[in-house]
Amino acid sequence: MTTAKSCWLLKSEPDTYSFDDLMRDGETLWDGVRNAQAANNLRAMAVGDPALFYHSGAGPGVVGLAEVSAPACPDPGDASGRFVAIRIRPVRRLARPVSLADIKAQPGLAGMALVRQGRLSVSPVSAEEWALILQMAGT
DNA sequence: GCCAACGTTGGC
DNA sequence: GCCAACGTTGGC
Repeated sequence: MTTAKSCWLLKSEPDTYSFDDLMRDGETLWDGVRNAQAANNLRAMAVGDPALFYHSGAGPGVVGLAEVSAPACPDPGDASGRFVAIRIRPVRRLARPVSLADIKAQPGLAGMALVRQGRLSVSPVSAEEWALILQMAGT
């Protein structure tokens, strides 16, 4: 029996770590998450799960696709032991970025965790939402 | 720069 | 255990 992969959305301030940085690095440790709900989402990720790479800040939106390359491990920067990190690698840049405004204007995406919980930095994306966003990106 | 949302901290 | 104060995130 095959299990469908879960899809995710990862937020980053491009000034801190951009999709270009990920393309350049080839792989990175996704650490520094300090929110219990986001950490739970990280724990639920499996190697090979696809993720939308989202830039927050000015001109917020989804800019690229990434993929989980290593499962959750303790965040090396966290002394409390409560938080975890994963590894991701870049897949490709989107043909056209999908802005937050585009997402909000799309009725089919009104239920996205990104929209409903603006501050959550690691969130699940349904298969339907994933397909819609790729379509909007002119994939 | 402002503000809303929301998590965390600390007094009680 | 409640709640006010405060800090942070992130959109605009």
